[in-house]
Amino acid sequence: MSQTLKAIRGTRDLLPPETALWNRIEATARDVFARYNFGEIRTPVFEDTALFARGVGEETDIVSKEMYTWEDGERFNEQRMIVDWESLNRSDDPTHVQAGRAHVERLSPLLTQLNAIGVQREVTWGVALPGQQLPGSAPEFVCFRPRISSEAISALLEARELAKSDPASHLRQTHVRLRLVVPANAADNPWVERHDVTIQWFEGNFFDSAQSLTLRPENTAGVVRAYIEHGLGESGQLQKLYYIGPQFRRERPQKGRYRQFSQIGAEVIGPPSAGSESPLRDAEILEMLATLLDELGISGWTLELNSVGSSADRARYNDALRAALVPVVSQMCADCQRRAVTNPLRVLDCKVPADQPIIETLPVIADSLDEASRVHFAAVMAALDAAGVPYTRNHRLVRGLDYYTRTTFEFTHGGLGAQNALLGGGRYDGLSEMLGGPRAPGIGFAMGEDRLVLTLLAALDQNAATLKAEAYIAPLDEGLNADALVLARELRHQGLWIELGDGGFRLKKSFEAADKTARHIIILGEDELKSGILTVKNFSTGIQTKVPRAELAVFLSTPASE
RNA sequence: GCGGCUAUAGUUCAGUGGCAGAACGCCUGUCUGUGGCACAGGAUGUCGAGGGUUCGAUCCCCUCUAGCCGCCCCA
Repeated sequence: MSQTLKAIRGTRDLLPPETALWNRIEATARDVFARYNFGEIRTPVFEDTALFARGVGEETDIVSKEMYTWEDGERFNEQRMIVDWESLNRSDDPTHVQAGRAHVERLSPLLTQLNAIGVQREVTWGVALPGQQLPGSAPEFVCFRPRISSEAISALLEARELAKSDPASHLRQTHVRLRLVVPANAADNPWVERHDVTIQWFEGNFFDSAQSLTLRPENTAGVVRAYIEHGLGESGQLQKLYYIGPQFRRERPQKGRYRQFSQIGAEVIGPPSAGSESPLRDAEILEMLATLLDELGISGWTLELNSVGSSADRARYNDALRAALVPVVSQMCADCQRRAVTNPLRVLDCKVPADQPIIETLPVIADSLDEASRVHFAAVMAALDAAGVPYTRNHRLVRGLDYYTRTTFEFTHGGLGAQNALLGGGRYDGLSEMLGGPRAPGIGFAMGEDRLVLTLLAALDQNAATLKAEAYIAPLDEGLNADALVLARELRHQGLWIELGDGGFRLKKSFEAADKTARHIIILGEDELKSGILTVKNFSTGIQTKVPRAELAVFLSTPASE
């Protein structure tokens, strides 16, 4: 069991019958998008890391700690191996992982130092190769030489030589990992903070990278990149694009939150002359989303709406907020005190009940909007009112990504726990320019498909099991198997959904299997084969009928037969 | 990344420091071309992985891994 491979953390398999629900959701989304004249775009699942750093924002959590990034096209570089081993020496806080690169020749002094502080007994280390395992650690590494110092160094040097001499070797990806396990009772050990175990990783990389690549953590940046790259703005037309596909973020998994997750999203983007900046576009998207959720069968959604204005507005608001927080922040929770310094906007998200009255007294961003943003937002709301799309203004709705401007929104649904947002989005008037493209205002959203499925499953509760084949063909003897296949072929060519049994089964077993997977059972014995009159039994009515072979397809697909 | 809870049959879960349990599901028979019901029988597990304590560990201790919940943040 310990040897079997499993889906890695935060990823999962989607199996029938749940996949049917996924397909239904996607089909409904495609149908709605088509009616609103959106076309599908498929962008690569990985892009240049710089795209996300610039587009999503260097300072966001997504970019700073949640991306799957790797160095592509690495080359061996001896110089680069000599880096930063000193960071271990000046470690003030031993509980933090030391992210550094080790020169292989320096591992020996490192070990000496570790011996000096009394951890030699527990040091395990070695060269790790992709696809192999270091005991009790990251699954992709193996420990060649546990608990042996000089031999481990030899192994490292050997691996380095191999990598140099064979550029195609998988050793090109060799990393050195050193794992230190400090005994729990080493109270006076400077590496131990608690009476517990501290683990430190020391990682070295033999290679220079030609390019840094990242699995997409969201799709808007990729869509805008494609818009720029293909000069879609040159058409002068508004681009209305939707996508459905996997995204990747390295977060702690929870229900409705996975490391590979699927988003359904859409973007409206184009030159201002095409009307891309019009509040009508905002309203159209929101009205479309209301339609989509309704058609998906989501009831009880809430649309929360806000405007964060231009980036200048937001900066002004940030200052106002910071100023307003100064006199009151000391009465707030610890998180808020931290946020007040690092990211005042996040104070608005605080869920601590005691803080709510204070938050209510803080300035709202609506008061910091310039005239243009104010007019824009009013027009969006007027259009929604006219269309009868219900919404609530939420002054605290401030989206996390850097590129949002003006309209921001979120559709939420109860019953998702802490992950109550079904979808979120907003306007990003400056994103194209941030990525070096032409001026191309846009607005878009992304819907968490995994959460949508959860919501729908909770609503459906059962009954996804109505998906059954039209008929199950039960040959009565193994000698009739070939004839059964011929019959199945006939019916399937006529468009029927057919399951094929096996003549090796006893009839009782055929019935049991058939009842689980199909609405009818067709019995194929010698008599039926000779006469061309088949025995068909309907499971819901229990009625058994003799049907001529030529009429089978009609009989099976006629509702009256049920 | 932090904190809490959890991990036992295909599934949902009981349970005990001394040979591993139930329900459902699965298989077989009663029933040689008629299921759903009933009855009788049967199979299934490295008790998540590794180490420790012990004469003996699925149970106690440590570590790792994974899931769930909360935080951070977000879809």
